[in-house]
Amino acid sequence: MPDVTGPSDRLLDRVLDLLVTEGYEGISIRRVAAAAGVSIGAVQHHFATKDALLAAAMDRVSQQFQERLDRRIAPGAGPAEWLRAVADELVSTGEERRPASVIWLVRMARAAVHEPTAEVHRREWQQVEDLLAQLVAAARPDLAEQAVRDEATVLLALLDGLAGAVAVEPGRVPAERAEALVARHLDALLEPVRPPA
Amino acid sequence: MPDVTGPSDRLLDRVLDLLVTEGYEGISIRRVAAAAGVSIGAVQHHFATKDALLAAAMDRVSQQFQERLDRRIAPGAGPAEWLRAVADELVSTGEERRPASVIWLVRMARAAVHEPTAEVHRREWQQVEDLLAQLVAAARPDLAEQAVRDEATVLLALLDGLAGAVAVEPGRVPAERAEALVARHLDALLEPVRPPA
Amino acid sequence: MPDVTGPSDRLLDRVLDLLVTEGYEGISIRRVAAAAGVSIGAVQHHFATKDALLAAAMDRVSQQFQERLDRRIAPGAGPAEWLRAVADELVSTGEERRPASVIWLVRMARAAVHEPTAEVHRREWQQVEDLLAQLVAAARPDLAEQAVRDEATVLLALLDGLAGAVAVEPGRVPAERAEALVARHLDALLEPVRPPA
Amino acid sequence: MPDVTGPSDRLLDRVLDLLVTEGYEGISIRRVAAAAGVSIGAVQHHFATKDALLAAAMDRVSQQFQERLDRRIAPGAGPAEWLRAVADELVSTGEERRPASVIWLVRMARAAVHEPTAEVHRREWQQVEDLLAQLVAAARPDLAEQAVRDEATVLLALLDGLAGAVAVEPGRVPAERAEALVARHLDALLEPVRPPA
DNA sequence: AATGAATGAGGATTCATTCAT
DNA sequence: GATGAATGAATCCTCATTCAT
Repeated sequence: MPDVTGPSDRLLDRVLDLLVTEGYEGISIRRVAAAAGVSIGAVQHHFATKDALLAAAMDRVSQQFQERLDRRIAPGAGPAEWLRAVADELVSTGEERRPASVIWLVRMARAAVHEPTAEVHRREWQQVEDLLAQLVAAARPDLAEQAVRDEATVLLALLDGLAGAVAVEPGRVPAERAEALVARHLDALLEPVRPPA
Repeated sequence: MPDVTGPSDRLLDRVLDLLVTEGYEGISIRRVAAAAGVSIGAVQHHFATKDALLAAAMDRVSQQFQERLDRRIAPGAGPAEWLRAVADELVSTGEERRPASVIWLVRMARAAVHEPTAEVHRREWQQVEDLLAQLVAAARPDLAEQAVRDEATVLLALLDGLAGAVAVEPGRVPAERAEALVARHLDALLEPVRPPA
Repeated sequence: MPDVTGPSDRLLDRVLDLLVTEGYEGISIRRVAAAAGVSIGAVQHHFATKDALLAAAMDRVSQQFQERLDRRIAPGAGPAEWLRAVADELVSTGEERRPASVIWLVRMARAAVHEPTAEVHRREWQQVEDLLAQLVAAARPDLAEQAVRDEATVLLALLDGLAGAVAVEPGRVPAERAEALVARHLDALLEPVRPPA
Repeated sequence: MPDVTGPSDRLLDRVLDLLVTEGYEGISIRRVAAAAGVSIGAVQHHFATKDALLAAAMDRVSQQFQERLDRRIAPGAGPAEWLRAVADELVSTGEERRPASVIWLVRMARAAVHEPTAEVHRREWQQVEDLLAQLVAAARPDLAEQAVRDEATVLLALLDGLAGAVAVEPGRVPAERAEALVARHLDALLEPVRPPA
């Protein structure tokens, strides 16, 4: 697969850079142009309005997230391994993955006050929960459908909460600790307490 | 005690209103002044800079949060009841409490890119975790210190994640469902599976 | 004579400080109040308007200048000594006297575009020229009235030019060099070349 | 050569107009825009910041001054004639040349409190003194190097002082009188008293 | 005598956008 | 496809001033 990314993608990556370092209010056509080393007009040639630029940036985040997820789901792995891989992707531990966490935080806050962003966010998060539910169901065939749903929802909320904490409060929740807590949670989920034989 | 709040508090409440409806980028001295029905100069007379205004607004959020927490912690209640009350306060279910959740989302996203906000957030969240740990320790004297810490961290992350989901994705996670999931989690935490006698 | 200076003089001195460090556009009621450690209202209590404040500051400069001049003119000294003393006062060499030079520069630029300031400046500079002419006449009784006037005007212009140069271009015109040049000029003026007997 | 000056030069000329009539504190983007009949944004399109605008205006003054000087220095003239021409240009007598003098006063006052302006001023004035010294050396080959320097420094200071006096105190120092005094000074410099044969 | 609240104008600057090239 | 000129609104902030206390 050729890694040919057009000039638009270059711009969008600069948008995401700014999003991570300055937050949503740090985005402006000027700054994006400056960060990309092109003229203001050039940016507007590719994205007619600022809203279009931001919408495209959000789409790019979704796409990158999906790609990372696909890459983690190795074919042939059992549901338990998949679950651990997906969970690991979601908490995004590791310094080099902080940008992803920050973008999620920014995007979620935006979704809370901007309906178009909220729609994208809802669609995506529903898909993630569906994936988690599917994996939980496969790993724990003993669970009823509602119990599976509950586990998926709780797991996603926990991962969200931990990812945010790691990004903003690395003192209270270091990345390794978040990983360990996730592992602990998944251990309990995947190998429930069994009454002694 | 009379509910007489100075003109400053009036302004701060308008800031929080705007924060909930427009997000962080919706805050401007102009809009705050307009929302409060005073002149721009009046706003700047009370808060010299926009940063000072926002910092004061964040402080007010913290203070209101603390007050709500104090009100929930009925004297004489056992640690289990306290824990449920605090957890309920944190997920902030109920339509009338959506503002609180949105403000937390906005503030957390801001903290991710603005160090002063991050400092306040960290201090506060550490206190909340400490409170949760204290209650867990009291309710589950059998747990070791590290286990207590882990439960507190996981619980806080879960509550954070659920609160955000309820605020942004009421379709996927309705308020009542979040409440039930929290209850389920606390049930498991407070009444652990016991091997049959 | 009691050195009791009222609170007004304290304020005016702060105005002059600001004038030296920030220039004319650096003066504002707020800054003066801050520099003096009093409230804005307090400043306005003493000086109703900003113009009044600046006018008073200009007056204070004139008064201080006059006092310094008076102190230099020792009774009993001959006209030549007086002349040298007055000239020295005017070029204001020495680091601790740079403020005086800067204030003169600022005031003169202001006079060029602000008639009220110009009037004060003209009155004062006329008096200085008169004083110089009087001293030249006493020191050089051989000179005709017009020649005395010319010498006084040239001397004052030279002193002005040197004072400004020392204040702004200490590299090109160090204070000692300005002093020497003034001395050279006065030497030529006071002891003109005489044909050999 | 056509006198086609870009829109930037048009703006700079309006800046200089304002500088002469209102002084440094009379300059504002708004006023410059109004004086030039363009929008505020247009001014800032050409000059990103107010400082850049003022710096460009100072450069324009320097350039115009240099051009006037070049025009005055007729090729083929002797050093004495050059000296008189340059001196005349510097005192800027004549009503139509008052603007130049006022701008120099304003610029010098600014230089006293604003280092970047001071640097430009120093460089320029050093060049002027160098030119004067060069001309004096050519006209008076009998003078030692130090004596030439002294004469140049004194001459420049005198011209500065007279130019300011003419601009601010036309009553005390009318333009014609300044001209005459300069001529007198140059006469003495160029044709020194010679001992009778 | 002094303070603090409040106002409204004006300060520079940033912004998204339109248009001609 | 890309650029630069230009605009007008909006940004935060500083300012001088008035008024009630």
